[in-house]
Amino acid sequence: MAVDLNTALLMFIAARSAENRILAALRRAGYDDITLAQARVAARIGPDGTRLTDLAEQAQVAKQTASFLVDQLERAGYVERTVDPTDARARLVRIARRGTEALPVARAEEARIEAEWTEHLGVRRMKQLREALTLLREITDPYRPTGA
Amino acid sequence: MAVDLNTALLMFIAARSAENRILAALRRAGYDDITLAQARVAARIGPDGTRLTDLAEQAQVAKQTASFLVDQLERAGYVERTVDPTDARARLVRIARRGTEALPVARAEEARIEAEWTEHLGVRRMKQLREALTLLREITDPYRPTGA
DNA sequence: CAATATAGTTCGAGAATCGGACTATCTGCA
DNA sequence: TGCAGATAGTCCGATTCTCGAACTATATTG
Repeated sequence: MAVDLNTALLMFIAARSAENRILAALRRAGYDDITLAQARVAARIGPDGTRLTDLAEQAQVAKQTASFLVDQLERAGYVERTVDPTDARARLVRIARRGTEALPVARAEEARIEAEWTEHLGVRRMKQLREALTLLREITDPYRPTGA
Repeated sequence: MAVDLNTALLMFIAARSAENRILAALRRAGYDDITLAQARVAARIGPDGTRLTDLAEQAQVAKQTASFLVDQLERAGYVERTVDPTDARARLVRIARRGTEALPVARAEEARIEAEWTEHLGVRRMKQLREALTLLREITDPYRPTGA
């Protein structure tokens, strides 16, 4: 109902705009078999692979949901499951061939968005924005890797 | 895969944290029959009621989805559909009894979140943050009511 | 080595989402 | 005025997303 929007909603609007644009860019480039939910999980995969449980935690979905989405991504060739040498129970989800190909497209759109935002806000304000958001992460990101 | 997170993702993290907290506060207060998707739609209802199409647009879901969610909200007593005196095709979705009761709970949690954020960032940075986000809305919010 | 915890999966159900087609109403223009 | 096209909303059907619960396999801890 708010006329003057709260800060979180303002963030949501901008974040979703970016999300939509990246997804649209992927689709334009032919990666049209990926969904938003899948992309949200895929975006959390680290360069050396990430455990399913960690993906679920970071994407804030249940393990089963993450598993389901990784299934889709795997079938489409974006990711693969590999063994985790440090724990036989665990498996590492890694970016596979098709994911590697799609990545630059997403990255490029990301860069374009950041550039446009910087253009609109000015370098100084953009820097302040990132600074504030990064600081805010300390109290809003339950996952936030501590150093490591 | 990003190690250094992009701006949009930083926003997403903070925004979702707020969303989760507000929903949790509602549940604690006994409003445990509302879902996230429903709340996102409900949060867009203006003081004088809002058309379904507008809700759909703002929440970025299809009309059918908005309709479906409003159905749930209506059945639970949070909102009601009333006629739009200016257009017989349209109906205004308004906050109903239960919605009116729940609203202060959500608002209070919202205020608490903003206060905590301000505490963490400092007044100055928080103000800069809101300023940047508001400005950003000009290029990221396709809906953005122009003045009116 | 037994007890407990953790990683991941499977099963089943419910929630959310959309494309397409449809009715009712409104608007613009000949 | 009256009709063609746009718009508000709904219904139907299919797909995707989501989670709770229960389960297997491996790790950890005392």
